[in-house]
Amino acid sequence: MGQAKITNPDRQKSTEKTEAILEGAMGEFLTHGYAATSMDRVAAAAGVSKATVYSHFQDKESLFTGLIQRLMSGRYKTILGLENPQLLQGEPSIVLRNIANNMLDNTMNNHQLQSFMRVIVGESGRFPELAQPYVKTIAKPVIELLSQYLGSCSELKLTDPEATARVFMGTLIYYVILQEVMYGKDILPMEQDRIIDTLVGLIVGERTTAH
Amino acid sequence: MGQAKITNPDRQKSTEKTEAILEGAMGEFLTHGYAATSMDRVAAAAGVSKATVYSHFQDKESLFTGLIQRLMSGRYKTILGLENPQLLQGEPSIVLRNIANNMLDNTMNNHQLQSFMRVIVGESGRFPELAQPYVKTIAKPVIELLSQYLGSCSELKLTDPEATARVFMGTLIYYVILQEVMYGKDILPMEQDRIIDTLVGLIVGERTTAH
DNA sequence: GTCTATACATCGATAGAC
DNA sequence: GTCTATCGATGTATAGAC
Repeated sequence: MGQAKITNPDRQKSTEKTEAILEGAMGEFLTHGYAATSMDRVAAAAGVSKATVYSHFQDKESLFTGLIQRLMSGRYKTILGLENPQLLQGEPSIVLRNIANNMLDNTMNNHQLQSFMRVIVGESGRFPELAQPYVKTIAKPVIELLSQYLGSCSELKLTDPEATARVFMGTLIYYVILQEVMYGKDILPMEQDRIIDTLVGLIVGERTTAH
Repeated sequence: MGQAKITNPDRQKSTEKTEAILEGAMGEFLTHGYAATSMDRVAAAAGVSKATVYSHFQDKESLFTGLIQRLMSGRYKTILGLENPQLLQGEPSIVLRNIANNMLDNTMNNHQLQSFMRVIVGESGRFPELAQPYVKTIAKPVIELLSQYLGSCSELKLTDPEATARVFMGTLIYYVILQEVMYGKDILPMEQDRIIDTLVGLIVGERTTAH
């Protein structure tokens, strides 16, 4: 609104600081969670003073919720990678395999995303106002798109595409949680391909086809 | 070791206090997480002084880890309810449906267990020494028993019973996480029966049987 | 063993100089 | 707008009386 000068140096500086604070806050909150993160450490990580943090954000809670909402509507919104329409072309078994591989490739080696999962689940009791946007922004669009695709594959003869989409998502997310988030891959090993082969096989309805 | 008197009142008292402290600590840690829980509140919840807490437990961290390990090897060890051998009798479709219903009945209305899930996931980054016993004590036995059962059902012709057990577990756990832990049931509703029907249907290989 | 009282550090948040 | 310095509250942990 109004006559915003393009070369206003103050506004520019303020935006840079805001960005630096959010970047520093992200590192601290994702690593230590909400309660164990201090505003001193956020300020130090951002390279500014604590007073500057408070001049950009009302308090610790609004900095945290603002950051998490920003992450959800930003880099983690399309992390499961279903926005690529080219992914949905070909036989259902190929498409489902590509989607699953895409999801796991984007999550299994993404330690920052795994920290985000820890925080969003761990803080969901104290911040339901963050948990619900997670469902709305991340989980719901993926399940609905998947459900829509499965429903469009009449040759699969699925009785409940929406519930089948839940099976698909649940299998993959729980795999990431158990192997990576909970550090279970050495205790309970399972290859990525076996999960995907089995999941896709169950949905497209194949039984001991080869051999 | 040595001549422990059976009616030693001090030892008895000490055990009672220890129990009270663990009970109070459970309520606080499960509600607020590790960092947001203060030893003052633990002491108050247990009805003892803070010094008494420190005479029974070395510090906050060992109280927390001791409590969580106790919960894992105690009430949450068999929470998914597969210890009942009677559950495994009958047709595979019936057995799988019973197992799934059993799991969801034990978790969907168990708010304390849902708090435990938030804590164990949320603190897994700072306490990997708790996350791994979770996998070993809770997840692994269930997956292995399920995998063993699925492998014994030769009529199902499953190509990979172990991976199929992961699909089963993942679908149900993710359902609990999305609907209850993340408070998503109003945003993305899904009836329990639809999930179970679909999951069991995929595994036993039925397609649009009725109508 | 259990308590009250307290030591000492760190927390979130702000006042005032520049 | 950004800083240093600081406030009051609260944190973990312990000393000393009983």
